Amino acid sequence: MSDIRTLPGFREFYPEDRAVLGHIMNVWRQSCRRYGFREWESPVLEPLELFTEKSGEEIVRQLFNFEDKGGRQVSLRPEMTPSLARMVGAKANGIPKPIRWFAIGENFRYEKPQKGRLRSFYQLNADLLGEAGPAADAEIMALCADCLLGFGLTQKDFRIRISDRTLWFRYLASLGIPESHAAAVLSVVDKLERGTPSDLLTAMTAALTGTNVDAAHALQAARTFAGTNSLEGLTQLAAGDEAMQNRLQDWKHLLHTLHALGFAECLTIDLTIVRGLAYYTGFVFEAFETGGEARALAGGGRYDTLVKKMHGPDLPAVGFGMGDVTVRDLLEAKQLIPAYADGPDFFVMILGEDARTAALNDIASLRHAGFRVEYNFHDGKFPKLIHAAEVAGARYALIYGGSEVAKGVTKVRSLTDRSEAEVPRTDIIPALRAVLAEGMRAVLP
RNA sequence: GUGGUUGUAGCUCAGUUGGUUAGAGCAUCGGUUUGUGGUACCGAGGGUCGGGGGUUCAAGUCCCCUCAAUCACCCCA
Repeated sequence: MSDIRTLPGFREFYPEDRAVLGHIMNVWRQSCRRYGFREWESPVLEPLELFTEKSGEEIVRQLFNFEDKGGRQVSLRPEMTPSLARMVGAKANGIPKPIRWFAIGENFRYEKPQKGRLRSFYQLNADLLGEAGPAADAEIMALCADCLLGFGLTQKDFRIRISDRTLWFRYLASLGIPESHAAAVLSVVDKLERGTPSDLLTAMTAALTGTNVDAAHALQAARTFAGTNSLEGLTQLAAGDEAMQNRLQDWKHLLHTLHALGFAECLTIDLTIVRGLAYYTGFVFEAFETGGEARALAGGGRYDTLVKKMHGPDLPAVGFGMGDVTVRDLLEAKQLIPAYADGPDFFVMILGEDARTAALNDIASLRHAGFRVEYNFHDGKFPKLIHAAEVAGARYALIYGGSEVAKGVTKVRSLTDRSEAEVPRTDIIPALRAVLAEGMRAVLP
């Protein structure tokens, strides 16, 4: 064993593990395609400025960044949204709207590895650009839900908690809190569930310096607002405030669309979600496991100003990300990972070197016809070879011995029920195709 | 970044108050009179006991440091 190990937070995927990752990616890809989304990809290594421009210099301590041999400041991508904004921005005028794009890629973050958070992870990103109305938000949330349902999860297994930064901003404005202070107040809201009352009051006071809003009153109002989890409750709070009432029309549209699409059961209104992401501008949402672990499975929202900020056109956008690590943890806990089966269709047992040439000829034909075929490199006895076929995970063995070759046939043997049938070598491809489709009865007399 | 726990073969683990050359099961590979099955039997490979330093006649075992995993915080695009 080498004493050079993988870097902390990085994973190796042995075939069984890679199959699980492949399954996750397949479900994501299938779900996205069903929504008409097209797959894209971008470089794993990007100029450092691509990320600092969006998120500021503080982000650098969470980046895998370095100077390349050409003296360029570069970084492995921590997310794909800036690359998306750049790509869309460059060709936005020529792409039909709305743009439905998704990507599945490896991302890197330099932080202390923990459960569900590694330094390298695969993430699905799905984004819908060019549509500002709530229909697009609904479409993205629906896709997010279907990406989870595709694994065999039910709407009971997770919740999509929906919040709204726009509504928050309008509510804070109704309290007399200016937009310039709203972001700071929201970061206090984000801590409502965790912080002690005195810490929260201190933080709120700090967030409101420069205004004449009473911190205790604002804190209480924010608590009430965050605790409202029904459209009716929000409507009451919006009474007399036209801006909030207008926004609630978008909420009605959003919820109606999602209900009509069949996602009523997994949705909840939860205004405690504000997400740290400063660039979100409207609806935001997170998908959480409902079980004891309460893992965060996905998150997203509307970011109408980001593409323009990345020097692109003024293009509204909404999207979400879903990582492979927590999804995998959840699927393992729910026993929703399909059994690993990656063996060949046929294991060709070559019994005696005299049969090898004929066997190799057929092996090549079968492979070119699309079958998955293995065979024994070294001559062996029958029990040993049949065992080898089993260990390889083959469904059927094809026996090539002196007697079969002399008769111009091969013997197909089911490794599950041990039945056998002879197949003329001239007829081998259609006969074996039938065996894979219908089982041994296709060739048994 | 701050604390707690853990670290012996590929995996699961044993290893006595410190005492000879660190073991078992599973797994892997080979064999058990050359054409019909995962059993059984025999055998082999595989460990600087996470790494380094210290105490001691003697360290897998005790002490310190370090690395990694993991849990709770901070953070979380």
